[in-house]
Amino acid sequence: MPEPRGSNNRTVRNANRALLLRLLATGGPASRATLARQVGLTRMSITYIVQEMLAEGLLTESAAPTSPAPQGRGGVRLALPEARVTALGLYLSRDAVHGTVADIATGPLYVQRIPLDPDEDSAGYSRKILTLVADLSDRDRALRAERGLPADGRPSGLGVAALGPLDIREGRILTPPNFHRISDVPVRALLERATDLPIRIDNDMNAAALAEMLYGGARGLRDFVYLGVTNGVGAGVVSDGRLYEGGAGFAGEVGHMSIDYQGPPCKCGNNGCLELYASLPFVFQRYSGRLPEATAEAFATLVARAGAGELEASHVLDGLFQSLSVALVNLANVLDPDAVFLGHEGALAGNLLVGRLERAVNSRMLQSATKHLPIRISAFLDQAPVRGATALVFDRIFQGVWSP
Amino acid sequence: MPEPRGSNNRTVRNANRALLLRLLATGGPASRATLARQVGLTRMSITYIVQEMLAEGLLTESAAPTSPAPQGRGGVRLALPEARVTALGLYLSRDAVHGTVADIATGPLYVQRIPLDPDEDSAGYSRKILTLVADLSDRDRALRAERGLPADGRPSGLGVAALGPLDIREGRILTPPNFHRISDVPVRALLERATDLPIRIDNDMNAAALAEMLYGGARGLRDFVYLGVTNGVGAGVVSDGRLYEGGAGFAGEVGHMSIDYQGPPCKCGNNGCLELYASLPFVFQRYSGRLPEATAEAFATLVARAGAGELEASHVLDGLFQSLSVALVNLANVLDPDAVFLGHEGALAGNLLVGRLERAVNSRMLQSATKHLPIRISAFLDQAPVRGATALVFDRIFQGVWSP
DNA sequence: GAGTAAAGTAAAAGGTCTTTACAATTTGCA
DNA sequence: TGCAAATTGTAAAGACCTTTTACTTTACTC
Repeated sequence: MPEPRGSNNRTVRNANRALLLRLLATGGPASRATLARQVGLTRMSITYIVQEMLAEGLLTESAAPTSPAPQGRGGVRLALPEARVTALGLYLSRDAVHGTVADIATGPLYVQRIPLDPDEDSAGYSRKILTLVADLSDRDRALRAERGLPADGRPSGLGVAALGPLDIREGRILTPPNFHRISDVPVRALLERATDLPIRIDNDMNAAALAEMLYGGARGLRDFVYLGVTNGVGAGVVSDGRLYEGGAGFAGEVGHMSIDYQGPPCKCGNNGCLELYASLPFVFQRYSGRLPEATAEAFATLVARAGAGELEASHVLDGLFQSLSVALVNLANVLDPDAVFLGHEGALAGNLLVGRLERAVNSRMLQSATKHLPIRISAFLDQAPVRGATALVFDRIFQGVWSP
Repeated sequence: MPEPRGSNNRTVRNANRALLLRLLATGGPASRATLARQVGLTRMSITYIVQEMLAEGLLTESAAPTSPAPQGRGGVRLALPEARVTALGLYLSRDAVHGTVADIATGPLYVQRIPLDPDEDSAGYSRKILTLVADLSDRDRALRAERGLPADGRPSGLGVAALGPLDIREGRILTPPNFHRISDVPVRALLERATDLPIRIDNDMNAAALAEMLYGGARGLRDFVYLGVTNGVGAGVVSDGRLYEGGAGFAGEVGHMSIDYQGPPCKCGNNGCLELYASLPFVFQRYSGRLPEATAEAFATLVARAGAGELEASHVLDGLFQSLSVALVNLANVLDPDAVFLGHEGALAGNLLVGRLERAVNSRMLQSATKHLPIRISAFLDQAPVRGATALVFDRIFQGVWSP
């Protein structure tokens, strides 16, 4: 029995503080009494905890009443001061390094992106990562200063959402397919030398799922799947309110789920992988209409053309629809989510395709008789992985593992 | 935010007691000092908790030294008195109702099974369930009396492992395929009228996975998959030491994962489902050699014949091997387990087949370069679901949700 | 304005773990 | 044999959180 540890008083206060932080960050300002009801503690306990957090500058009180008080005194509004708790985020995609400074409640305060050169190599890639992190640190300092916050404040951590496959334990990007000349980048080691913030690295699908869970359309849901369609296809799975991580942090590689065991060989060693049918490169390869590159804009254009009635575009999207629905039925049968969110560039597929997907999946999945599985577009559209990078940090805070 | 609740003192003691119970039940007797080290509390805290549990008769002290003490005083051996904490278990399979009374530490103390008639209907089925539960209650009382335990003792709960599909919330068996004339049995309602024990109903795959995790070959593992091959194919998934339940408790229906999207239609509405290739009925249907029925014994015979060199038997098992390996690669890519346990009747497939499976899966899965995925036979062979029924109860106790 | 409801707090209490210190037990070695 | 060292279990006091009970303050309604 390696893991389970006993609890004590510190465990308790820590967990309760984290819970309060989460309620205020994702649910907006609230009064002590409201919080007490929401977490199931007494008003008095909340008073004590809030007192402590106020002293740390983690909370502000404003006399303004909270909300339509039906009767009675009306509570004191407790809120998180903006830029007091922040996170730095990096999204390492296949064409750029994206950076964010985000507030725990209000979200991104600063975004920046450094595109990769067509022939970028690992060294240049590393350089760009470090440059961006330095920039983010500076901006974080500036953002605090602008608001008159103490100069010794720092971000709570650095979250890195990286395109897979990656070794989560080591924090190393392995060998992304079609990824220029970049491979085997030891991201964690690199960043640990550059900063002393706590670092969490995960793949872009898991990160995006967390963003959706904490700040997006999955708030309040405890079991759902985020499906990202981009250069490949991947999933982030949330079960019972927690990210499904798998043994080695490799879970969710839906792109290499075989949907035809006699299908064409995939370079992963398997046959008929979903990625051979449903990734963006595949879609564009099937499309002869002129489009510059496999970008988000290009995909949006393709969708628009199909919507306008262009036959070939419709055809190509049909193929995407077919294979995605097979994969989603499989996922629904194995994982039994309460909702599916379509994200990454795939979020630009539009309501038409998503509606068809929802109907197809619901008619073919095993539980069709007893439940309806909603399929929706990510609240952040194709920006979910960017939001996800900082969500990796906030999730740690809400779990009480990292301190705000 | 519906779920998260704040913690208080009661939460703490309760969690720590449950942890101790788990250590002693699954790890055997231990001294206070050993327990303290294992859970990370001080010796003094353990002394207090143990004092409380001794007073309740939940623990016994025996002066005998615990283990090879390299130096020093040598601890007092703390153990769980047999039959003090028990669970009743029902495994509802397609050919019988299996019942167990099990001790939290030593396992089954009594097992009984009532076979179904070939033309059994829902009413007869219900009757047999009730008869068996009454028998189990009596035996539990007798087992306590034999050991001189207080007469007011009762089992901690009743666990039901039922063949799916079933509605976990309602505790109702829906319409098992090929299941004689039985359908839509409201098991929970039935049992709630018959007993006032806490009841937990889950499908047989999840139950078996819990047995494997707590008492079987997966002890110490936090992420693994139990794959049951029987009339259908299903999986129980354990992630981060907890059972993956899915939104509606429907997860793990691997049998209806499509492995060929253009394959033959399945009655679930999908095409090319795994169950059409890898379930026992399929295996026997392909086999012309005379075998009486699709039972565990018949499958063992088939495996023996293949081992003895019979060509047709080998061929048939080959087909099973092929489709299982496709499914397992998919599962490995999506769920990233640290091990797979093969159970239900499939556990009788023998080391030969499992060895081949392990090699095939490890060569084709995405993470093949960075990790090795062991595939093993369930520690309980085809008895895992029976053990699972009571494991459903013990798991609740170890989580601190039910009291022992 | 009285009545009612709700929010926030003060003081004391209750429960659980930890700290510090010590006695008891066992081994190893001089 | 005797003593030091290691380890176990416990006692007493203390630290930390939450709860309980009761009270004050604020706001709405009739």
